[in-house]
Amino acid sequence: MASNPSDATVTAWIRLVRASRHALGVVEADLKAAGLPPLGWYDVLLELRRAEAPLRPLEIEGRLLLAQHNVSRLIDRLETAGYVERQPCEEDGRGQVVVLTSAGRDLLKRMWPVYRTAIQRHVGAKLSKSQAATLGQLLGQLLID
Amino acid sequence: MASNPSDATVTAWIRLVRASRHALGVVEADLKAAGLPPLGWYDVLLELRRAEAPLRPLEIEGRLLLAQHNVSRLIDRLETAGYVERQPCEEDGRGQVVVLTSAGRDLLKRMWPVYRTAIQRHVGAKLSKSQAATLGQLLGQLLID
DNA sequence: TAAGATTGAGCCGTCAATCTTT
DNA sequence: AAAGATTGACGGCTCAATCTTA
Repeated sequence: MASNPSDATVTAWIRLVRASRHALGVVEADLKAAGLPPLGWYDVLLELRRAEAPLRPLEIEGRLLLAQHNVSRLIDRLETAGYVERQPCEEDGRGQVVVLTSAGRDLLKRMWPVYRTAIQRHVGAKLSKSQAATLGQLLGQLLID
Repeated sequence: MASNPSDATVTAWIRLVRASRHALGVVEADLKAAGLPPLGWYDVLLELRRAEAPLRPLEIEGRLLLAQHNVSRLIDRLETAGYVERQPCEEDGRGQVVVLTSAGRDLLKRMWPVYRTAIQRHVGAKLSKSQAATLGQLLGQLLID
């Protein structure tokens, strides 16, 4: 029956919710303990650096699976802190572009060692390499609609 | 090196964050579309019904991995809505017990068909039975400290 | 009319402080 | 002092409404 998940599915669901909550909690705690901003900030700055060009809020929204108004407020905070700047978009008068500042690049460099260590401690250390690959593959399937 | 996660670990981490955010978002949306309260309410009511007895806030906290103050406010909302009642704890004067009301039992019955269908649609349908079992097992490993 | 983006109001989670009982 | 639980203040997210430009 299409509407009745198997026990295995229900277990996977429950553990997805708990494991992600737990892992996000401990990684965020490690960042905070190091005096660093939350993960969401890193995500935005990393996308900007990866793009090697300014991004429109709309593009950030799509890459991070965030709602438009949340991106708007996240950029507010990043701009207030000096890690990004907003500039008018030349191609589309309605839009803007978000530019990574040098302070933003510097923050990325300071956050990565802490973030990397936290990922290894709370995820990598608990799985073999092949298990990590399998987990990534299965979670990837959940992202396909 | 202990602080350097493998590429497979980093991929698993990123997909854990995205897949859980995505799956939680769509399941919550299905509940909301059916005019039902959020998942957190279901979690608390289900623990109370499973226990077949009143639970202390402390016990709910442990089972759901929530912070104490969040449990306190979640119970506030559930009590205001009439799904649980707070009663003084006879064994420990500092504590309380949370009792499931008949309206709470009824809400569980109304939520489960919608919740079940959402889990199947957004998780079960995307994995084979053995994949679901593997995913559950791997996520379980992340919960062990 | 629709799309990109922002804003005000309200809800929920977080932090630190507090209260009561042990 | 410590544990169970709550509270006030505040930050972030969500909803609906709004503004500007296409």
